[in-house]
Amino acid sequence: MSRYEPSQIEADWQKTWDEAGVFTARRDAAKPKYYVLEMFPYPSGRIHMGHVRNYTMGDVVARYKSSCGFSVLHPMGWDAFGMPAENAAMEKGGHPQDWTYGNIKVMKDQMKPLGLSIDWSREVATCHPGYYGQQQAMFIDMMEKGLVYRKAAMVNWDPVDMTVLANEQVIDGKGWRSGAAVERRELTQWFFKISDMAEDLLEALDGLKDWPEKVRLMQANWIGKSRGLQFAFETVGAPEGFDKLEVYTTRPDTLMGASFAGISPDHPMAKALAGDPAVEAFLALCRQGGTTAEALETAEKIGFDTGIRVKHPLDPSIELPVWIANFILMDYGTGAIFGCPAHDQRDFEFATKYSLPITPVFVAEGAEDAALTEAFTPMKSEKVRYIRGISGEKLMTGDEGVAEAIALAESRGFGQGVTKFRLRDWGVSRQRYWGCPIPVVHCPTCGVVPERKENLPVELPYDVSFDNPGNPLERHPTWRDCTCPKCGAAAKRETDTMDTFVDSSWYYARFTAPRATTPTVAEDAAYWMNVDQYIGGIEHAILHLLYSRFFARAMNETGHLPTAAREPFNALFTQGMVTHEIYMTEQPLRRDGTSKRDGGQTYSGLRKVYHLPEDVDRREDGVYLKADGRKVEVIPSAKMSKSKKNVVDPMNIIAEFGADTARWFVMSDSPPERDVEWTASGAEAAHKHLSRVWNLCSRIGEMPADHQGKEDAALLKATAKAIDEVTRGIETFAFNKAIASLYAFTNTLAKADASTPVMKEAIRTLAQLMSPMVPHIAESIWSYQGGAGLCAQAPWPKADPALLIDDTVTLPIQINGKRRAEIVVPKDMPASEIEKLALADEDVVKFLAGQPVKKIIVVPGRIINVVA
RNA sequence: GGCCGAAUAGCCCAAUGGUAGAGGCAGGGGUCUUAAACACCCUAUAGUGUGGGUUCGAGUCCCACUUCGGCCA
Repeated sequence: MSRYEPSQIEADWQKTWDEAGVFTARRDAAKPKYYVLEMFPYPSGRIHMGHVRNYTMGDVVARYKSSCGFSVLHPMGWDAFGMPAENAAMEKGGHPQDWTYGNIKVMKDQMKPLGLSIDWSREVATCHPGYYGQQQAMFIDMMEKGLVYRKAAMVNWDPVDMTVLANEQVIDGKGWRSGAAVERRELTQWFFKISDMAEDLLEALDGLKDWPEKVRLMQANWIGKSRGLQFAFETVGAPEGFDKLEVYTTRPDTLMGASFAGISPDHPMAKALAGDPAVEAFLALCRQGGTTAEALETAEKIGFDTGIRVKHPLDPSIELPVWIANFILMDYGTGAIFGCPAHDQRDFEFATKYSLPITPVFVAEGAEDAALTEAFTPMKSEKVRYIRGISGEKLMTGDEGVAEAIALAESRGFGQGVTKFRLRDWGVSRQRYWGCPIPVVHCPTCGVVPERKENLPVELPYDVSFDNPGNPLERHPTWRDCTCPKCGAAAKRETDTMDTFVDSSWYYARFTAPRATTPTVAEDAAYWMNVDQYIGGIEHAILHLLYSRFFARAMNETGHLPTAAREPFNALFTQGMVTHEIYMTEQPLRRDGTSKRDGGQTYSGLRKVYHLPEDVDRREDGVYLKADGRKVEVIPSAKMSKSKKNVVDPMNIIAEFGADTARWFVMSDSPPERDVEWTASGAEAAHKHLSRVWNLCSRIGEMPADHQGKEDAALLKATAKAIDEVTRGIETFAFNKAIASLYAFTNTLAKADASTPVMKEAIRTLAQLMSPMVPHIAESIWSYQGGAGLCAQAPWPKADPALLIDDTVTLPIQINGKRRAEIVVPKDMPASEIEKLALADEDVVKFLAGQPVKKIIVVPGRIINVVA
């Protein structure tokens, strides 16, 4: 066996696997199936270490399950629509489609050398008409089932570029290109009725036993079920048709602390008042700023007193002013609230600003009624003393207070208890080009009509220009022109495209039949679904996973997925990030020659300069720049990012050490759910280890066939132990522990004096156990040591249970909890015998020094504790 | 502010309530070498963030606190 040359063997084995079609997924009724999926990448341009870690984890599982006799589906695709492609087109010219397909080619070429066991014949790209056409078909099916609707909603409007902006394009309230202050504007948009399924999406979380608790919790909080009271204020002096004002509150127990009523600027009553120039001016002011919750939250709270009054439901003699307030959202609850400044921080700030009364309803247990400097907002589960409760003075929890208030409102008939969800319907309209066109037609006579399925896909036109802002689909000379699918008259296409989260909400289902002329094929979906193991980043814990869960349900209701697949991911694993140290120097800001007003001094600030890991040298006393030897400040590890330059290009690592080294490193040390720090020394260590295994394989290969060793039994035991530990490590996603066992087994094997056949058997087993992590070197060792067929297709080794149990055990003896002695006993010696032996032990007798033994605890196979 | 998670040797990390060390990095010593690098062999080091509690026995369970990270406001 020659030297370890990864570049040589890796390319060769990849070719061999390819030609043998080892990773092609096949429906096989005789085998159990296993579907392992990693979150598919956005084709940004190049792969990074995070991809390597994510896909290696999936690959370990896929290869392991395949060895265990499963028919494995392990596909890969591209989340290929989205704004970066359009931004690139606007900034550098070119076309989003060319940019995207170019990136896909580069990234695929970079992924191939990793040796992943991916069935590339199932590759999909969401920007391909073959994919998004089926998505359009499902959209139409969902329209028929009432899961899709249109309504007016707010968008970020750039008044200079005259275009809609995505939330990410609003930076500090300004348009990212024009720099103009962003306004909120109402536009009719498409929505998925995810709120209809809120209850189901929440309750089904309990069944997701193999999901991280953390993710289930985040989803539950996002769905945000709450019990509250909905009631109507009687209004005084309101415009025609507004004699009632419906409000919703989760704290009806604080009703006696109400000091005003507030309505959203988008509330119908606010709009009805807009004839008044003062109101109109205020509403215009509210429209400034973006639509994100964060933007609304951080914006200064402003209000306008309408002069309208409402009567307090519990005491009609009290009249409260009605204010229009910018912090009230139209799409939560009824768009109207009652303000209780004493127990809501936003209301408190608002009341302070506009000098409205602040009346506490309850105080902390044992506290007195005193003026507040901020809102008092204890947990609802906490007991408080009500001083102005609806039933007078009382000590009880907030939850009890709320229940009491709802009961009272219902018995008096002025309101009713209502369950509401924080989860709002999913707005999917995007006024952009590079997305899946919404397949509907606007007909002057028939209105909004879905496109006929035989006319799908509604393809994106290629000849568009990005010279002007806005949606190129609107400006295209002919694309919008069509005929009404219903009446045949001239009509116009919808120009909105779908949110890219739609594309990624069903790709897992498409992989089961990626070339079908329907979204899915019943038999394939029935065989392959669900995804048995889904792996991806925690950053998708909420939106992507929630939307996917919704979509699986919607696809079930439209007949595209079986009922068993309504919850599409059986097990979820969220992996940590790959991090790296940051290297920084500080340099004086360049002088620009101009002097400052204050005395002609030039600005003497420092500017931070970051350096790539390959541009620095690590010496004993620190880190220095290779170029000029200056000392570099080392900032603790953080997620690899281009702006901090703490990135290591996987391609460089593969070129230097090979893919197996990169794979081995990202799986070792840190538990997979935690971040792993990439270090140059760690990567070298991984490579050295693989070389050692290679050399060990050579040595064993050159052993004389008739060599007789003395440690055959011990090596057989060690082999069984390694099989057991590695198997359990992989099964439980403890890849770091599996790798630690492999290090230990390698060390044992290297030192073992065993007979040639036993040594050969051991190294073949080592190769197999390593193969999920480092498949190429494993394959080389397997073939060199005469393994049958391909290592990738060999059945997973089984440990002989008899070899896992030792004949004798060493039991430590504790006296009063401190370890004092140990004895060696046969493994099945009864406890009573062990007790006798322990008490007779020389050291024990010495330590007891004649004290009487009060109690003796024998934990079989573990420990003996003598209490004196 | 609320919720969740983490804290073990210089560093990354192991340890079903039962001998704190499996493994890796760095460090020290040695073999090989004219010498060094490589390779190989051997190896020191912590009592588990702090303070309480439960237990025969706590890194592990409970309570409080500190620091760091994540999510939500």
